[in-house]
Amino acid sequence: MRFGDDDRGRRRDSYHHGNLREVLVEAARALIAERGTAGFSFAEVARAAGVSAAAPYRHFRDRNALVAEVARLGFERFTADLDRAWNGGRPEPVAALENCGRAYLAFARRDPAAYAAMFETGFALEEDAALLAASERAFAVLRRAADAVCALHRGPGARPPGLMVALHIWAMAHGIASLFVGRLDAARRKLPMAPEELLEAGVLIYLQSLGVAPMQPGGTA
Amino acid sequence: MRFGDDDRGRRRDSYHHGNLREVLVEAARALIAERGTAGFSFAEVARAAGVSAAAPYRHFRDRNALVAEVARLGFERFTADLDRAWNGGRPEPVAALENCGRAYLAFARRDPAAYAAMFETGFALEEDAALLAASERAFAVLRRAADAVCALHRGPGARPPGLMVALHIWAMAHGIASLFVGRLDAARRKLPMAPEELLEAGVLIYLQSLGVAPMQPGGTA
DNA sequence: TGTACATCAGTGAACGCGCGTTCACTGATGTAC
DNA sequence: TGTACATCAGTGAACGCGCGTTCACTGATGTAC
Repeated sequence: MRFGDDDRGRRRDSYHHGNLREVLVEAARALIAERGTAGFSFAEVARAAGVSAAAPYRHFRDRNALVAEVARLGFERFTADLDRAWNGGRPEPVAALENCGRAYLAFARRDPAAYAAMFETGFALEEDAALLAASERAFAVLRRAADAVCALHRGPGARPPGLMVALHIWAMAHGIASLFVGRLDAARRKLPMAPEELLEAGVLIYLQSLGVAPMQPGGTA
Repeated sequence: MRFGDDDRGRRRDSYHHGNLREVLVEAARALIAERGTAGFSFAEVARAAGVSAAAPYRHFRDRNALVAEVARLGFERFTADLDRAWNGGRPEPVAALENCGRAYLAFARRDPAAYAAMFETGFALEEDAALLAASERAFAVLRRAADAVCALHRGPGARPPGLMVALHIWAMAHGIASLFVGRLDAARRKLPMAPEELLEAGVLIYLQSLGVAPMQPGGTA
């Protein structure tokens, strides 16, 4: 590695790095993807960023704070993905909710490092207000979707509570993601069908029982 | 700590430990419960077991092998718990399946260290035949239960496939356990109801849609 | 536009520490006869 | 029952290493005037 280049060969154009914070987060993501949330040291992240071992202290209190930042940024992107998938419930709430399910699994697949940082580290959400808020924004998307879907309720029985429905769907999505879409594909359990199909089927079966089903053009199913 | 005693104050009655292997596994469980699957060193386990740092090498190749053993033993107990809860489907399959759900969450609550070792470590199940087999035995209990419940199917439509039902229920149970019954209760997300109730409701809603419901004495629901 | 100065974000050397691992060893146990 | 011997499961000293963290420092940048 030439002095003045970082680990990706980009020129470090000055003594000051300019965007070291972002580079550190990125390096941490790569290391988490490779070895898990606990599989590397603070010094190693610095090395990967092409910077001295002392430099990260200017940006993060310790390794944990760095991982928490990976998680926080993960929640931001996650929220955006879910929101885009939900798309205001268009064209139709149940279909849009299924899109959220696909987005959920897609996120776990595309960014397993962030997913692990968000859900598989032991640290308490409560201790990091920004992280907690970010995770709540993500859940809020699901909650809103569940409410809209519940509003489709027809037939006998009371309208199902949106919070409960959101929690059930979140749990199923998270269960499938963490059992079958893990960090290394090869390291995960075998499935007779794609995780996406499994989740879609599960959600449909569940919603059907609540008296909610996809609206057909001109029908209440 | 007196020489000759281990960390629990039990007398080491000879130069040879006698059951060091078990003691190491137990110490690892305690450390995992306290700090997570990655939060301690091999040397620390030895110290906790009251033994020199070299001693564990007589029993485990490395730290990973020790954690894998915690997981394997966890699966054994988990399987036994699920089997006891299922109780051959008595008195009634749906109720017995709900008991399995409660047993699932109870396990995660009572033995969070084993649960973390079983489900939250990155290592590949495929690399450890004994561990893989143990995890398959656990799933087999759920699979058997799902098959029995599916056999209750009445009404229109085809009988639901047992494998799919088992996977859905496993995913929901695992999702709820890992989101809401985590390692430290205080460190987990708030819930408006007990995880057990949430899971029970979810499973009932799901099964209802499949044309399966608890058999009443003398009725088909 | 030029200069002085405060602030920021890096460096690199230094430290003590605990870890993983190896090794020759030794005390205890089990077995053959 | 007693003795010799092989095997087993520990010890503890040693090693090199990388880590976390601190520190005085320095080069670059931004701002006041």
